[in-house]
Order: sequence, then structure tokens, then C-alpha cells
Amino acid sequence: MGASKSESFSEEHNEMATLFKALSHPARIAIVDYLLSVDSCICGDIVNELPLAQPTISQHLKELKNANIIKGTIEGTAICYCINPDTIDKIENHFGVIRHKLKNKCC
Amino acid sequence: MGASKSESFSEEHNEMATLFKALSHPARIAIVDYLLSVDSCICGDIVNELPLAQPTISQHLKELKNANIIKGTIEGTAICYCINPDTIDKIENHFGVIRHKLKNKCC
DNA sequence: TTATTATATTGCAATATTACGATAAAACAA
DNA sequence: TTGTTTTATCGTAATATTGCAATATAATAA
Repeated sequence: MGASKSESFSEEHNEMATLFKALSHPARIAIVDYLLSVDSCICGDIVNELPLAQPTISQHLKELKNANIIKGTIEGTAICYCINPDTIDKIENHFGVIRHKLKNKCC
Repeated sequence: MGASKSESFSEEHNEMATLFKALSHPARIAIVDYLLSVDSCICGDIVNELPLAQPTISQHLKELKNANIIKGTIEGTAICYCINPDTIDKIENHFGVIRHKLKNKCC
């Protein structure tokens, strides 16, 4: 085996797992952090910020884009990436539900 | 190559990535969900809840435990697993910071 | 002691991820 | 047109993850 048996789980569980997987790499956390630290959303210099080669960063950006955590819009020769607030909302909400369920228990 | 260059990133980025990686599999999301749905924290029947073999579930539990997302205490022959609220707090807080930083921007 | 029950570990095969050099593609400038 | 800049894709090697059968361990019961 080796492949994850995702068909066996609910769509919601798979969706959340996909979001977390997109954030499960320090480079991708760093990219999100960088996007939050710059005033404008102009990017491309992410390559200069991180100790990774350009193809590697392009790959990480693609994964963040696929998971809808960031959005990218073409701006001439460059591409402007920015955080997608809707997805942040979705994840935050997930933890809100957990927190609520946790209130009435504990071992 | 192939190994993630984690030494190149900050401790905080690595820590968050590790937490998200622990949640990046539908089975582990389902386990967290199940732990939240049962009134008591008595477990072991997670094996009956999920379509995975016992060794596989044991492995997933171990990863959640290593990431401090769940805690396990021996209770006779069985083990009582439950959510670690501190770690949930930590993740929620991370998104709180993101949300705050997001407020004053957008492209 | 010998079962029984609950969980963990080992070993291995299948698959996925990470990283990067080389190269391609797309937009614009000269 | 040719050159430059920016980003994406291909190909491939190294490593990590997933899943499970078999087996081991630990606690209790008979």
C-alpha cells in the first residue's frame, strides 16, 4: 500500500486534511508569513526571502494556490500573490467548532 | 534531495508546520472528531469507528500524541485518549494573528 | 501459571513529497 | 526581430508517509 485511503473518509474530513497538508511545510508557513508582512501583495521576491531555489518555491506556491490559501493575479511580467481570507475563515471556524465541543468535556 | 530543509526555517515556522502535518490526514481529522463526539474520553473503539487496521490507527494516534494534539493516559488495560486544549489554543492563536494582520490589507 | 484483551512495534511494499538543474513559456523592452 | 525578466514545468534523485500482516508487550482474569 502507501496511498492514503481518502475515499474512506467524509468529504469534510478530507477537505480539512487537504487544507492542513498545504500548511504542513515550514516553507509554506514562511510564505504565508511573508505575504502577511509585506504591505503590498507584490511577490516574486519570495525567492530572495527563502533559502530555496526558484522551482521549489514555485511548487510550494502552486500547492498553496491549489488549496485556495493564496490567490495569484497576473500583473504584467510579475504575479501578485495574496492570502485568501475566505480560506483562513474556514480554518478558523473549524477550530471554533472544536473549541465549542471541548467546553463541555475533559478527562 | 527529498528531505525537507527544515533547518533553514525558523523554529516557530517549523513548529506550526509540525502541528499542521499532524492534522494533514483525514484519518487523524476523523480521530480528533471522534474524540470530540464521545462524551467520555475512553477510546480503543476508534478502531471500530474507522476503516483502518489497528496498527494503522495506533500509528496515527502516535503522531497526534507526538504533536501534542491528544494526550493518552493508561486506564487499566485500555488507554484514555483526549484532546489537548493547549495545542488547540496555540493553533487558534496562530490564526488569530493572521486574521489581525490581514485586516489592514488586501489586493 | 495460562489465557485474554488492548495497544505498540517491526518489517516491508506502494505511493507521495521535497528539492533542484535544465528548460520552457509568457510578457514586455529595445 | 532579439534579449530580458518572471514564473512554470519536466525529469529525476533522495527521502517520507501510508497501510497492514505478523509479532511483541503490558495489564488483567481465570
